[in-house]
Amino acid sequence: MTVTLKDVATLAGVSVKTVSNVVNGYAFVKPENRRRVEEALAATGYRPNVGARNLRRGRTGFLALMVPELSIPYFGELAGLVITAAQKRGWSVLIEQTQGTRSRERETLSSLGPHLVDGALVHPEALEAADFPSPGEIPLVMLGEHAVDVPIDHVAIDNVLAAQTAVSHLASLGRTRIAAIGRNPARGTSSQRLAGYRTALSAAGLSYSDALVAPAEKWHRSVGAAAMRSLLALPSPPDAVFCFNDLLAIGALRAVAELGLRVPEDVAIVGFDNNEESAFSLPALTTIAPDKTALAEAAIDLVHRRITGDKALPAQDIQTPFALEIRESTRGASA
Amino acid sequence: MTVTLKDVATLAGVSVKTVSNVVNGYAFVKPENRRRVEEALAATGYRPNVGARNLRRGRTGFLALMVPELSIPYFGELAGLVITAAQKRGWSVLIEQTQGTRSRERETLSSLGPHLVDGALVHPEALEAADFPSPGEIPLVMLGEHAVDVPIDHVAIDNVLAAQTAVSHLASLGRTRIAAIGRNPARGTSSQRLAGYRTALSAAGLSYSDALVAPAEKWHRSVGAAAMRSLLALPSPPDAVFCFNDLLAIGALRAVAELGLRVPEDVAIVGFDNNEESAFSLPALTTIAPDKTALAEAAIDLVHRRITGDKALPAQDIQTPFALEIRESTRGASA
DNA sequence: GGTACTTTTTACATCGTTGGAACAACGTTG
DNA sequence: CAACGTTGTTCCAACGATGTAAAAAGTACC
Repeated sequence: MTVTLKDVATLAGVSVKTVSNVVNGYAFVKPENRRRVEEALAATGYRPNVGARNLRRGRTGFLALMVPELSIPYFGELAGLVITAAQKRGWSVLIEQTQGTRSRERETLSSLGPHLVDGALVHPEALEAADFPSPGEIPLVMLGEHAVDVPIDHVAIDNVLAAQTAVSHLASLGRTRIAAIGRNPARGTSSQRLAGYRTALSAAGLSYSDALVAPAEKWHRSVGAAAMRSLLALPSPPDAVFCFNDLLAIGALRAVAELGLRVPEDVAIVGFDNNEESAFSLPALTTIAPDKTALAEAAIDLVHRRITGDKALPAQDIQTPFALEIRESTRGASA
Repeated sequence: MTVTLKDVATLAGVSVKTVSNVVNGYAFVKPENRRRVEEALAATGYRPNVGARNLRRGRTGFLALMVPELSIPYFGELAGLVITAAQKRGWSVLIEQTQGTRSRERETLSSLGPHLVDGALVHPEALEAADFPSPGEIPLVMLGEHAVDVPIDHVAIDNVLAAQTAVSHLASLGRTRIAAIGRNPARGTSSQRLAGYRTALSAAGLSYSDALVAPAEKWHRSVGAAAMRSLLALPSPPDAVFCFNDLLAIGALRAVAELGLRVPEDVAIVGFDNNEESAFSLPALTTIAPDKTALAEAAIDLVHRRITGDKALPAQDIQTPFALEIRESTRGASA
């Protein structure tokens, strides 16, 4: 039932290649023939067989995007932006979910043959340097996390500086017992945000205490709530908390409310990611807002550059901007 | 650099076809040869060229999923589940975003050639019957919305019944001025939920009033907040609101809080979709919880059945289960 | 050893497309 | 008008895999 170049060629009375030339915008086709081919194309409703074309061209027209889970708002938002940015360049995006486990991440990475996709954007959570494929495979761009010592393109915000900005904001409000939620030694992001936290503390003349840093294996809302409960149960509980992402912060908000305390009067809270929902929580969440659009576009840009040319370019490390979005959870409700 | 069947064949000292046979699990291969081929496969790290294989087989191994926007939590969650379900059947999923506009939906639908994907799951928002491609194209399964008079497979919950359940719940709490947010004549989902709303009202002996039904073009949080504000400004404001999705409800919660009123004491609120965030809002949101996993799996099941065989099967209409999830926004906080 | 049958392997064509070379038609130029 | 460059078209091979059918190798039986 499907129409091929051959069918179009027969109808137009020219060779297959001439039709191919018209389809691909080759300049030297007699106007008369071009017209007839175009008519035949329209009449038959021809659509190129992408698979065959790519087999011939050695390109697939697909990019892979590897993320932990689409149901996590940050990744849902990011994936949406990546798809939009990729589409502008003529790519379709294939999404792979890893649940953030190292084994699934490795598996996914190694399954990305050069035949399946032209390149991949990966947002690792647990990968280690050794897991990366030998260079020379398909172009890879890492998002958000920096696995050390891997010479691979990388796009992210400055996590350390962003965390520092968030915590400095809390200190500037006069808070002195500033806690953190989200420690997880297995995740590079966690270490970076922790580093920023410590820097900001010492810059503000506050001392660091292990007791105020709550671990969180998964950065989910329920984990944030549990962590907050245990922080509030301390002999001298915190008067501010920096959560390593918005989900943890949303959970923390709930834990505070359940104990009958107020945000920000009793505890000020800052999140990280600026999920859409965070502008509508009660109170609305102060948070670090990475420029996700810039992130997505920079990543697509990089992978595009790798694929078309510059194979030899040394690995890039691009930082995209962020901003501190101050809302009710630290500022208080505006009258 | 990439390894083809030919390379493996040379190494193993057999023909290309024998290697192909081993790869595809053909029964009649001498154990000795099978062993040698398997060794060669392992040694070379052979990976089939998906494009070539599919060109030959006439299948692509891809499914398309068309949704309005991944950044909307419901679609992020759904997409995640669809990808997982598809993966179990060996499909990769390509995501297309339409922003919910009719033009982008039509465009997307018509670009889904049979060469690009084996089938598609579409979640239309604005499409009309006329926009659907002639049957005989690729298998299509519609999610969530029922464009009338199109003989296409369809999976959704019973929207009318679900809405009715939600509103009956409000009535059972003794609320008498029950409003609704989300009217949008262009969207089938809206009409269905409105129908359920009206049914429940009359079942409870309550009268319907146009003034209590707030329109909402986009079902986003900010729209819900605005709609709620205008409802609360009525001469006799509602004591309960049924929002057509959770985002509207989250917005409504905020509007109520900003006016210094309490949920559920002053206004009880019910949402629809059971987004993950809704279990953590303050107060937590009572909502209709569709079984999204069942939805995703039923859809994949259907498209799978269409692709492998049953072309002639009449269009299916499958209803997946839902439940009313009662939380603080109607029940009140548990002591 | 020959026949008939089964198992195993191979050669070849093919999927739909595009790159390259060969070829044809054309107008220009000397 | 022969030689030439430019334009336009066609033919053929190739991308990497698999289906088909035929060839080759075994096996069983008389």
